[in-house]
Amino acid sequence: MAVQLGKVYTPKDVESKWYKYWQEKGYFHAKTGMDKKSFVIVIPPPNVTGMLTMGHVLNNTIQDILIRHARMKGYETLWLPGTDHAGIATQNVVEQNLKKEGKTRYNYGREDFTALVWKWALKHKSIIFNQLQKIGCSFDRQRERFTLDDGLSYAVRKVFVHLYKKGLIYRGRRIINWCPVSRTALSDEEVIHRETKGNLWYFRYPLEDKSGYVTVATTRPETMLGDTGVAVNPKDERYSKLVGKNVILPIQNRTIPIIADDFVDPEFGTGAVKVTPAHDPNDFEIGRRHGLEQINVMNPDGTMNEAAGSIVNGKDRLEARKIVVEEMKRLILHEKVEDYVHSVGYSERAGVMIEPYLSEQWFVKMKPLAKPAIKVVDEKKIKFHPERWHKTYNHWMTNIRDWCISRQLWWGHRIPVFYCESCQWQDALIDDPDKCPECGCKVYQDTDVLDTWFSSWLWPFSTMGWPDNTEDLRDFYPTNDLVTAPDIIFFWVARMIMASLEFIGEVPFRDVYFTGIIRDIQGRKMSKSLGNSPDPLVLIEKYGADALRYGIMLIAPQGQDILFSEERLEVGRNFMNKIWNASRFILMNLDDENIIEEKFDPDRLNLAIADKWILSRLTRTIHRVNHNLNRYRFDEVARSIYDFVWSDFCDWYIELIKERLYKKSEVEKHKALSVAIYIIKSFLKLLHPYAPFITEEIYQKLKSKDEADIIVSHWLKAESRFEDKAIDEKFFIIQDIITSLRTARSEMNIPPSAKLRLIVRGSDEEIPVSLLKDSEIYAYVKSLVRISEITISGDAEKPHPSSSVIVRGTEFFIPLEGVIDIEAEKARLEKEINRIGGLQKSIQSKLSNHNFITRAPKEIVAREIEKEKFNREQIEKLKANLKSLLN
RNA sequence: GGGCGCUUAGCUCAGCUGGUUUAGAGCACUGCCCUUACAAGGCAGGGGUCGGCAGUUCGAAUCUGCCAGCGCCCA
Repeated sequence: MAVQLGKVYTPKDVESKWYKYWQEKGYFHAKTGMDKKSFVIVIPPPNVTGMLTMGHVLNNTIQDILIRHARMKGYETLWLPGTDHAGIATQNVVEQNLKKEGKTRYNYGREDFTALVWKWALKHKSIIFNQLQKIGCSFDRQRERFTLDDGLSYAVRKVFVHLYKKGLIYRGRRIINWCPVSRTALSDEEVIHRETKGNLWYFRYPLEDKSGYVTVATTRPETMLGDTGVAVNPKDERYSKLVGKNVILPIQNRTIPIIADDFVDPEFGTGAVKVTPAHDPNDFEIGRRHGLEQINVMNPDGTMNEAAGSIVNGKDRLEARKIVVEEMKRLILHEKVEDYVHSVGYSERAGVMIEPYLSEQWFVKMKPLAKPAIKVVDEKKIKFHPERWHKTYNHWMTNIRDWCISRQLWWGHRIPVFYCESCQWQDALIDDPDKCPECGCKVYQDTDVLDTWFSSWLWPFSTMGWPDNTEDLRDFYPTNDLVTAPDIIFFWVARMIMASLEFIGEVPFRDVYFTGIIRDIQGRKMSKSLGNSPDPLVLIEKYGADALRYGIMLIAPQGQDILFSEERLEVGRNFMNKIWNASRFILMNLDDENIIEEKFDPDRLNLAIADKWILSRLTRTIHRVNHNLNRYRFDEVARSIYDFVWSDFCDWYIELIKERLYKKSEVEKHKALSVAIYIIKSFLKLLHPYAPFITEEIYQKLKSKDEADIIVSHWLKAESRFEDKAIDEKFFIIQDIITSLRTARSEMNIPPSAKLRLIVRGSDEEIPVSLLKDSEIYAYVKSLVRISEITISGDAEKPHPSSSVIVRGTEFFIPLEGVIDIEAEKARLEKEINRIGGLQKSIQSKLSNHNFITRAPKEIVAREIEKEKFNREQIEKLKANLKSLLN
């Protein structure tokens, strides 16, 4: 009759089964037009570049927790999944693969190459979804989106045209960040600055009038070939006489002016700087102010061009650097070189040094968009968790710079700007034009594509069908929560807020939860090259998806980076196994399956103390879980459940009811099982968002026929009728008695199997005595301490020899004829006297402090006085026992 | 240079509005136990004075200031 379960939980058997079941039941699918309130999360779309990382596991587990919790709370839930085409990254991966065959994208041409990337993207999309489903993500795949889908592409185009017409998108010749490997412009956010060891070269530029020279310092000698001026600070007296004169640029033999500009820092180098307007953003500005020429000396691939002169033409920039230095030495214009640590920009994707590069690109004016976006966060219409990210956000938003959105790539949304082949006409259009509306000539489209984030910033609403006025938008927008890593706060979060306000007029989400970044146990970022990034699927294979999810949530403190190591998942696995076995134990004892069909009604059962206590503890746990879920403290939630299940339920409750299950009446057994099943079902519900599979598996065995599957069962409210402070207090003392006696046994080296007698000396007014007069509590102590019989009396003689224990003023004696180790007992008692003596010391120092007595609240003082008295009596008793031991 | 965060047991972290905390958990460690749910387990134990200094307070791991170390972001 009783249900049999395996001794060890094996996740593999159950995970795929339940995922499929839930899908078939349609639980993941959100319906429009429902009366219920909705709860919506839109997934941060993983890139279709490769596989999932531990960061994705963390991120998507949190989203699934939020979604499952909301679903159980009765919301119409939508978790909208999808993927991102990830322009540079994906094109890069495919190009790297071509490189292995000795080919480049140019061998294929735009169309064929893009087809190759599509193939790659589709393949990885399916890998990614397979992985996410293995984790248990309960998202609505009927609504799956990809940033290059027709609808989303249309939204991109619509937005571009809108901003273009509004004058917020413009084309400009500017210094941008250029990646010579991907041969494209990048936005400021895609450049990572790293302290890099380099050199500072000092070069002499001879004055035109041959009266001497000016020494300039530079970290990038090769750029001197494009110098069109030398600048000094106008307040710098050292150079005031030189301003207005010219120098001869060495190697190039070009005459360039010495100018004065406030930007120059007199402290840097010699106080005179070379100005290269085409290769440095600051120099660009200086050059503009003084009308200096802009000479581009570099090709898009990072080699030097003709303008750089014959000695370096065609050579790579770093090779050119060496040549320039040698040449300056040869010309005896090289003054000195110093070691120099400076900040160098690297491409986020390709990892190579970027070049500040003058070119024509498309930009978005950000200031007007930023203003309302700052406001909504300031006004808490969007809340960040942890809150401190608000500051980071504000700082970036108030200093926002224009966004370079054009990319010289093939993979992505093509810029919808058209130019006339013969006249000056150009325009951004929703629909492709046949001919120039001005002159009727042929038109062509801009060849560049848009920054990936130009589609991602629309993600929350473009995925719901915007710009059409869809049912999804009506029912599910704005969304509720966004879960993301903080490293894309500027790339993505900030821009989504701006986009949503601009195009929809509402915030895109209300709460943003920033996860930590997963590192290895040594604190290093996970990366492919270090090989410290585990494959989530391997971990699932080894530990189970539930253990992975639960384990990672347990070690993920809010707002802190997460140090991950595989061993830390063992906690999760062990916990799942513990739950499995506790449930298994109850099921093993369940010979009357009617209990499962009965409604749990505590009012009609005459509950035992242990029953009331575990229900009270459960209530406390529900409180904690709900409280901590509300404030996004996912680690705390995991911990609360863990403590309740392991410490309260398994260590105490199950142990206490064993007696009732084995020996007592059918009524008692039935009652204990009813409570146990109720408790298990309750904590399974609490745990379900964290560990969906095992909880459904066990719940199915414990639920009545007319109860819903756990995934759609009702979330728990803390029921105040179960809260029982008096029982909690009582039980705390019972635990104290049992633990103290066990400690004495253990320290006396009494074999765990030995059954002992127990003599209790104390009056009825003493709490432990009054408790033990209760036959139920009497039985608990007997069974958990392994006592054969208990004698209670106010004037009981202490048996000799015996071990003595004092709990709450009551003395407990364990007769130990023949077994006692006098020395061990003596040491025990002395240790205890010392411990309490220590407590006394700190209490007495408080009490002897007049200020404490007069200024501290009365209750606090009273409590201290009581503690002091209690401890004093305790010590007296211990000393008496110690003395009698020595006699 | 500006901003943010962290520093509590050997390791990884809790400790919410300062007082039942001479500070908790997991892992690791020690002893006993394969006791019919679980050795991925049970019972018991050892171990930290809360980065440093100063201050506020009757009372500080908790609040304030300064300093140091580490990390991240921005320039």
